[in-house]
Amino acid sequence: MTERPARDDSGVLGGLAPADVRVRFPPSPTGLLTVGNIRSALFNWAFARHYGGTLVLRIEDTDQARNTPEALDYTLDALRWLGLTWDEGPEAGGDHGPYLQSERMQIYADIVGKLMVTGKAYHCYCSQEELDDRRETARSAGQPSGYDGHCRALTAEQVKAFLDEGRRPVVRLRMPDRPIVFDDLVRGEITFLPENLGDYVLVRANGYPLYPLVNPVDDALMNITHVLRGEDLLSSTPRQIALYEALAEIGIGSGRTPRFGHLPMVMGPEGNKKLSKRDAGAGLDEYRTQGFLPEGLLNYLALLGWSIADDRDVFTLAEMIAAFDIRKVNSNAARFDQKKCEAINAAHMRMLPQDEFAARTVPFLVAAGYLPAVPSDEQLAVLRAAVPLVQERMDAFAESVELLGFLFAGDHFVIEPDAAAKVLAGDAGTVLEASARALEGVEWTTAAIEAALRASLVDGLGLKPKKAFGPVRVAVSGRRVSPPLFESMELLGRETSLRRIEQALVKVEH
RNA sequence: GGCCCCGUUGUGUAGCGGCCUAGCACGCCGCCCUCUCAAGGCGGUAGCGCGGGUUCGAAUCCCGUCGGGGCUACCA
Repeated sequence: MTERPARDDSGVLGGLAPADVRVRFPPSPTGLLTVGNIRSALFNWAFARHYGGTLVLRIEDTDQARNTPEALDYTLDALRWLGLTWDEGPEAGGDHGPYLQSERMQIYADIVGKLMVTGKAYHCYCSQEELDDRRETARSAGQPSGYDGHCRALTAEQVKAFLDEGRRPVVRLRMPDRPIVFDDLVRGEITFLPENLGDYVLVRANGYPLYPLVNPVDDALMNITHVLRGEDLLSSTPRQIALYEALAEIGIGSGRTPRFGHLPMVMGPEGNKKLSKRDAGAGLDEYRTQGFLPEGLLNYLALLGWSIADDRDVFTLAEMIAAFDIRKVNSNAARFDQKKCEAINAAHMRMLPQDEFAARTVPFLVAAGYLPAVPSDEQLAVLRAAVPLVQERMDAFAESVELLGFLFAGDHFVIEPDAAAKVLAGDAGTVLEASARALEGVEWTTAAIEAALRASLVDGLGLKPKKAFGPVRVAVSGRRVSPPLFESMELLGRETSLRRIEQALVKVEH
């Protein structure tokens, strides 16, 4: 580890001991984690680990319609796969639970009651139509279109009249009549004027608490010190700060408003819009099925808004933890680049110990039917011997099927039609015949195989190496692109190699 | 429309007033290496949105402008 100058973290910690740092990752379990979500989780995780603080996982499942138990399992599984460990939350426990918002309904109800009693919040009886009308009017007049405070001071008679009409009220927070200013850890000081901050809804007419209520309430109750989240939540920050302050005034939570840091948006690869679940490459699952390394994906994601040094972009998570500095996070939106993501992942694959690399290929070869669920020692030996041949030829582990499958294909070996058409044509028969003859009785080692084939095909037939070895490659591996040929043949064994050459010969001659 | 954020090569970034005739990585192009494909090596392509200031000096500071993005729900 290189030595780095001591840094001054007082601007970030604000008098807090590093170990007192508490951050959270609050996914809504919808059954999909996007790379944008993961980038947020990663930065929170790195921030917590850097300071030796606590990462809280809180499940924001107040929207009944969108959440299922399976989705929760999916989310936890995804985070485990990524290695983004949490210190408090589902399965981890902690003193600030429950960590599922659906289990905290009574807490929210109690707090809303207190906000009402103290006048921090009030009932609003406006109908959707009335709201829409006034919003449109304000909008077309070029005025701020937030809630206009219509029901801030209803008389008992007015309330009764609304109730008699059958109206059910929502609960709104009374926003303060002064600017809300905060010092964003990524962007610096940001100011919102009161005329742009309408009283917003905390609780629906049907009694369900909303995100703008539960998120800050839980942050306060869980003693969150730093909130690192996407820039899409930047404009809701003043409202949350107003709620924190209201809570503090009625003695709920630590009384300290957390510091905010708004991370740059991750934009989709196609357009320049916020990455959507529907964008290709947006969901974590794609990377898992392609066989990305969690540390490779995470490394790439870290680059979306942060850099470890001016001349390096491949690093380990341990290095990231040591170097992570929220103040060095860039504030401009970043576009997701699939190619670079693969390149970074490939770099991590090359750094893997050979045994681990081999082990990582197994599930893919099993799924493709090339290996049994429990591979034999012999198969594993072949696999391990093949690793040095393919480790720097893959961007993700799913490619191990194409690259290594032929070693385990046995009787199911087939030659790719396109390769057969392009390479096993013309005078390929001559080449294969000569190859078969040249290999008779040759010691079955890479060097001897190569020497024999070179002597026969290159020196003997006068062929260019590419022309000479192409047909043999296709015959033996079934593909035009393969691991190095002679090494592959040694691994495949004399018998299988020769048999495949003979079979290809038959094929060519027909 | 309103509010907020952002603006360095195609993409991600370094840069925090002179070290910048702007560095690195991915991509792309070429060459080398070479049994294919990679990896590796070498070289190339391409950028400070624009206009004003401030300053001896600006990618770096200020203002304006243009452009992009986000939010604008009784979703999260």
